[in-house]
Amino acid sequence: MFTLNYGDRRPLYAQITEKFRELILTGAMREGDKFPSVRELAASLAINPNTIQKAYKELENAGFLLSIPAKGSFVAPVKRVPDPAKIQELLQKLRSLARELKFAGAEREAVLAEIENIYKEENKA
Amino acid sequence: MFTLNYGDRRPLYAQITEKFRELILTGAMREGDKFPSVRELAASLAINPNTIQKAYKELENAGFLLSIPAKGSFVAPVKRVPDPAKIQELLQKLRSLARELKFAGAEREAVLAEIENIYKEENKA
Amino acid sequence: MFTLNYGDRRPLYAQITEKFRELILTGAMREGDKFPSVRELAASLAINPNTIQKAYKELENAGFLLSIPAKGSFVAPVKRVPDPAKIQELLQKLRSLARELKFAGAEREAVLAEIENIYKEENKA
Amino acid sequence: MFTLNYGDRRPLYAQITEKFRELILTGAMREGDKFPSVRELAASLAINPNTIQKAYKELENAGFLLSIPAKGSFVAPVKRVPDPAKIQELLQKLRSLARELKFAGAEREAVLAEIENIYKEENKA
DNA sequence: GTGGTCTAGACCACC
DNA sequence: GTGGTCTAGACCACT
Repeated sequence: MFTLNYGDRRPLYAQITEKFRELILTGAMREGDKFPSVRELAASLAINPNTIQKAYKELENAGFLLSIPAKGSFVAPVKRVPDPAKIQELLQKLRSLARELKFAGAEREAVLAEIENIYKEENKA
Repeated sequence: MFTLNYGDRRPLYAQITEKFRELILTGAMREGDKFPSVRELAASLAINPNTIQKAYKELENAGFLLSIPAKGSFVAPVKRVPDPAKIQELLQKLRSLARELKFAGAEREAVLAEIENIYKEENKA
Repeated sequence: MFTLNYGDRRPLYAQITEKFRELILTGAMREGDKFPSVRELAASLAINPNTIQKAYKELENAGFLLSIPAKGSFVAPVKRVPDPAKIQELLQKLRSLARELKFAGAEREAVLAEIENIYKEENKA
Repeated sequence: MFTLNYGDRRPLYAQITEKFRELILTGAMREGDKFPSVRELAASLAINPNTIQKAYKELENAGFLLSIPAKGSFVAPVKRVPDPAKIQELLQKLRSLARELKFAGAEREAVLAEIENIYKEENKA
């Protein structure tokens, strides 16, 4: 399904959380889709099931995952609420990132194109 | 000079490293400028000098700082080599961030404008 | 595993860094091999764990070590990129060293033979 | 005459010592040649005369410099005594350096050529 | 006074 | 048990 990056500083569960977040945000997983079972995913990533459990718990808290006992875990209905405070925080990160890109030698046009692409993505059926 | 955020999950030395990185990338500090001395900054931030030392060492490894024992620490001459691998890594982060922004409800134009602004910044005298 | 030289003017952590660097460059340690744990090596060398930490951090920055919290430290996948600037720097050192050897009375053939030997070394399985 | 490298980890006096050592070993300075005066060199390098003093003292101890009060400092007669122990030590360094060169991607032939060049150098009148 | 090294010891998150 | 962070405090070499 995806692979873990051990070079990444972040804990494994955080990486897993983020991967699913992305799958949902990009529309690859949609409302009602089933998450892989904890044991299944643990086996496939060759890590401890506890770690998956923790990731799923986080996703549930963040409102992306809906756990139905004896059934499994499913993608929760997305509720897209504009959040100005969050936007400001993200824009701050964006500025840092843009400066890093500029420093690393990335072309202005290439960077802008990436943004355009994201906004062109359809993530609803 | 700046303040530490103890709520932040990142280590103190990483916060310090990042602050100086930004000061340099934004052009607020330039080649040859003197960093505060290890002890001075430690006192001003009310933390242990070793922590500053660690931050400075990281900056030095990253090529932003040149430390001269018995003299002080200075902004190193920048050698800006386009680094395709680094750019790809950063673009990956950019895509994630852009999706988050889109999800949080940020306007496409606002996001693009931020990028434009960064690329308009002058970091030369 | 190896011993420290307290007479040496270089810091302990630098000696440790260098030892591992050599083990890797000579092929004695290979990609994926496990480094001794921080505490273990500290005990075995009778020094403070922090010093080992520092050495490992340097190796990690240099791309030789990959440390995975709660797992251990491993020889990182080697990415061998020819680096002209580095080569020039090393050749400069080589010239100095060769002059010293000549001055000390080393035979030209003996010196050349050492180089040949290194280039004959296999560091692949 | 030469320039100091503040990026170099070694103390300034050690760099100065080494520079003169090289000038003598390469034959650029020969027996009886006069060293620049302490104050003169200090001014030209923009550093403290004490630092030059220390460097000269080291050169004197190593037998490269002969200080004649009220006259100045001169290149001492070189006494080239083959020193097997020293040679072994240097060869050890040579091996490390050769491995680094190999790793950095230097060609075997280029490395050998450097050695040949040194041995072709004339350093006596 | 400057950067740098090292120790001892505590504490944390992760697996 | 693993790596990682931080403190407190000592000591060193260099300028």
